[in-house]
Formats: sequence, structure tokens, C-alpha cells
Amino acid sequence: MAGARPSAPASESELLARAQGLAGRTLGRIAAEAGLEAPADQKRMKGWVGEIIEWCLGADAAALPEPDFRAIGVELKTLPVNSLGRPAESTYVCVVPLTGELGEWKRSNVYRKLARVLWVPVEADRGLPLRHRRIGNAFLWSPDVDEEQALRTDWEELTEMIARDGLDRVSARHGRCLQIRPKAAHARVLTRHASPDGASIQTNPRGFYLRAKFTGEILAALHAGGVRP
DNA sequence: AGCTGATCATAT
DNA sequence: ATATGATCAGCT
Repeated sequence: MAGARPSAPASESELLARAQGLAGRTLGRIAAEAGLEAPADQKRMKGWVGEIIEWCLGADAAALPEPDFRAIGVELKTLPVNSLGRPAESTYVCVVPLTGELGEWKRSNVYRKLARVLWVPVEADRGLPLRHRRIGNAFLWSPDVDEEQALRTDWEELTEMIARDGLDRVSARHGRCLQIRPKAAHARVLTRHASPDGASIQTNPRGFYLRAKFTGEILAALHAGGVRP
């Protein structure tokens, strides 16, 4: 790498200022500053956008089950947006725990991951090469009361459904803002899961995802001048 | 066009 | 295999 990785930000305002400093720049440009080149094969480097932004901002918890910015407890999420500025994809949150207790909402990984998020919109039209994609205006977010209620309701319903009917009865069609979808290298990857009757079975790992409709509403509230906590 | 199920890269 | 980072691809 040509450039040195920035140190971790010491505060939310420092992180936000850094992230907003990326607005309008292309991924090719910030990659060059890190001594990298944007991959030509964007179909294979699915996580590259998130990783380069993490690098630029000094995230220090990569590949750990913790917030990206450990000291200040902030999670970084890039938000792929189309030419209209609307989210083009769902947002992965975390894996669905398949063993152990159900727990309660406020102790769930979903709640903890989403408690404080730095959203970084990035252009993501499929025909646009990675190096030409521009970064948008980053913003800090926590769920407001309505959003948290909606997330909590989905989480509790999905969790109860798994316990009552089994994971294999839960599809991506369930959940208004939070959904469950496969999360693995491929469909043959299996992990252990306790079925409702107590038997241990093998199943494809799943993840919690935010629907694009939900993240789109977060963006819309911003543009409407909504005040956020 | 939107959505669901499947998939790709990397680190531990 | 499990977790991180996500987007792809095909069907409705």
C-alpha cells in the first residue's frame, strides 16, 4: 500500500467529518490513495466497496463480531444506491443464531448492530465500473422510536417462528423491514440447528437483512429534513 | 423492476 | 466452519 491506514477516529464527529470528506469522490480515486486499484471484475469482489471505505475511515474491528469502530461503538454500512438515489440492495446485518437461547430484543445482535450506524451511500448501478462509482453524503443514524418498534416486531416474530416452526419454514417473504435469507458461500454449506422438537439438524446458514424499502425510508426521511436523535 | 435464494472474497 | 464485507442472478 502506498498510503498509511488512517488511525481509528476518536469521536463520532471526527468519523462523520472524515466520511463526509469522501462525498463526491470516486472509488477509483480513494483506492489509489490506499495504493490499490479498483477491481475490474466487480461480480467477484462483492465486499470490496465496504472494505475500501472501512480502510479509508480507519475501522479497526474488521472481521470481528464487534462494531467497526470499537472505541466509539459505531457500525459502518455502505448503502448501494441506484441512479435515482434509492437503495439497490438489501443490507446485511448479522448471522441468525441457530443454537442457544432466543434471548430478548435489546440483547440481540440485530439491536446492537443497528444501535448506531454510519451509512455511506455509494453509486451502484451494475453497468458502472467500480472505479467510476462515486461516494455520497454519509450520515450517522440510530433507529427512531417507530423504526425500532418495527425492527423489534419483525425480530420477535421471526425469532418466534424459528422456535415454533423451525428455520426452514421461515423465508425471505417474512418480515416487513427485517428479513432472513441465506448467508453462505453456497447452498451446500451446512450448520447445526436445533429443530423445534429438540433434534439437531443441518441447515444452510442464514443472515438478517434490512429490506431496501426500509433503508430507502431512512434516506427519504433525511431528505425530508427529518430530525434524528 | 422488485424480490428471493444463491453466491463471491477474505480472515480467523 | 464462522464471521466479516456484500452483490449476483433468475424468477415472478
